[in-house]
Formats: sequence, structure tokens, C-alpha cells
Amino acid sequence: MKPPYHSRVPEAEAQIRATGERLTQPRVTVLATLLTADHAISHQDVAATIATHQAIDRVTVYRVLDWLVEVGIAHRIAGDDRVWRFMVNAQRKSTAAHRRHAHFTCTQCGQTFCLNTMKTDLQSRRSFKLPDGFKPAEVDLNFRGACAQCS
Amino acid sequence: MKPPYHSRVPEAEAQIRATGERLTQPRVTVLATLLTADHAISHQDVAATIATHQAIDRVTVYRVLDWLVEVGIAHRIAGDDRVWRFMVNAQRKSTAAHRRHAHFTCTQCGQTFCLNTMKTDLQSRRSFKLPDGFKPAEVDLNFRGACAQCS
DNA sequence: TTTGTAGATGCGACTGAATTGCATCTAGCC
DNA sequence: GGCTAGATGCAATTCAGTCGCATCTACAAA
Repeated sequence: MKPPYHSRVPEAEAQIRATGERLTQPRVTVLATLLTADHAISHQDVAATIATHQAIDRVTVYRVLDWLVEVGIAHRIAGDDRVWRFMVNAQRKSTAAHRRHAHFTCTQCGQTFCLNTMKTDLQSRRSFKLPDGFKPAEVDLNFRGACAQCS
Repeated sequence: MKPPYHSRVPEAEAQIRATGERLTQPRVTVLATLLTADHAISHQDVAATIATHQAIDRVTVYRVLDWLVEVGIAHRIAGDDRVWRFMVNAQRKSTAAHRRHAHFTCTQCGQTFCLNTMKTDLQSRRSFKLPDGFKPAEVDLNFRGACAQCS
């Protein structure tokens, strides 16, 4: 939680307003919390973090997270513990390449990082030859190993 | 379930024997069932399939599947429905590149295919430049879209 | 500013995959 | 054939995520 939670509130509000949908307290709180994290966090992480400074319902957190994914503000990552983790999408103009993610999960500290926001040369690869008839719509690349702090 | 279940039993027994661990009825049944599938199947699929011809405990199926993963005979894939799906590993001699998987999940029929066993040029790519300090041990590539039958 | 209402929230109950504890069984050793 | 570590079966439990429904509220229209 490097950038203090409160400094992220205006940013969260702006992003929610931009969707044209309702600006509600839970949405702001959840998104601001997500914006404060530097790695993908679980529903439980979000709920627990929020709980330290205000009351919020578990179910609402689930629904807000789903909504954030639906409107394209965040994306979800399936973890090895079969728990979803969420992360805000990097701001990008292009609509293409939108559906490509690369993540790195540290097997030691358990944190999951989004590599798309970091400098890599992942974008160099592009087309894969799949068996005939297979039409991919999304590609997801996941690394597992030791992160910078743990290695 | 192209190749009939029974023809896979000897193959299953051989693979289990090769591990040096105990050859038990549940292990043979589960592995033979996995060998008959041409795509990744869930614990429930395995249990239901087995149930048509013999009694087996749900928990045992879970444990056998975990064991198969542990000894390297099979691997698991996290689905979007947070259900694990299992598939036998392709037989390969090299120990390197062992930890690379590519899967294709059809968003229409829901089946997950293991691309490693199919002809692709996925192996052409190999090194990615990750941020400093990040040491990947495993790479996992997941496609989502329409499979050959559904497209 | 007040009001109407679609859509969001809160809460309790529920689902279903996966896990745990423990008693019993058995594969593979002597 | 008998021993025993390890595997199995069963019941109970955990826990992420979902559902139904009553209540509330953001925001647009009056």
C-alpha cells in the first residue's frame, strides 16, 4: 500500500464516472483499494483491507469486483489455490491487444504481478500456429517462480 | 472416449509401476479413465465416469488425482469456473521444457485441450525478458476461444 | 428541491469443490 | 502367511463464491 489509500479516491471516482454507470461508495472503496495494491489481490484481501477503515458486505465486494471486470477497469487471474485475484488494468488506448495478459506468480511469497504493466519484451511474440479450426480470442501467459524480492 | 477404457488399463498399470509406488485399484481406474479422455477433465467427470462401472469414493479420486500430479504423470489446469481439470502429461524424455504447458479452453463447449500433445509451433518461442530479479520456473500459456468442433 | 425508480446494497441462507480426521483395509515386503 | 507403511472409505468440515429478497440510494426528471 505504497500510495496512501486516500490519494487514490479521486482516481477511482474518475474511472467509475467514465463508465457512465452509478458512482457508489462501495465501488469507490473497492477500486481505490485495488489501485493501492501493486500486485493482484484476492476478494478476501480487498474485504479485509477495507474492513480496517469502514464496514462493507462480503457479497458487495464480490459484486463490485465482478462489475469492475465487466466494465473493463480490472481483470481477474485464476490462482493455484483456486481463488480469483484482481488487478486494475493498465491504462491503454488501443482496443486491440486488450485481451492479452501476462502474469507472474511468486511461489514463495504468493504474490501475483501483472507483467503487462512492467517492461518486458513479451509483446514481441505474436502469432502461434494452433491446430486447424482452433480460433483463439484471448491469450493468457502465466509464469511461476521467484519474484525479485524472493530470489 | 475413443479408445475403450479397458485397453488403457495395462498402460495405466505400467505408468504407475514406473513410479515405484503402490499399484492400487483406484489409481489404475483413475489413470485409465484419464488416459481415455482426449481433453482435460474435472474430478467430477472422472468420478462420474468411473461410477458407471464401479464404486469409488469421491475423496479417493481427489487424492489419486493429486498423487498423479505429484508424481508427474498428470497435470492440473485451473478453469474459469474455479474447478481443476486434469490431463495426463505427454510422454517426453527431456526433463527440460518439462514445465511448459499450453492449453486451449473452448468458451462454447467448455472443453479444455492440451496443445502440447498437438502439432503447433509453440515450442519455437522460448525466452522472455522479464523484469530484473524475476526467475520463472514454469510457464503456462492459455488460449480461450472456439475449438475446432465449435467454430 | 423534491420525487420516482432502476439499479445497487446488505443480509441470511445456500452451493459445491476440495480438505481433514480417523478408523479400516491392503500392496508389497519379509 | 503375517507385518506394516501407506492407501482407502466415510463423515464431517471448510471456504470461495452465489442466490433470493427486502431495503436503500444515485441520479434524472419534474
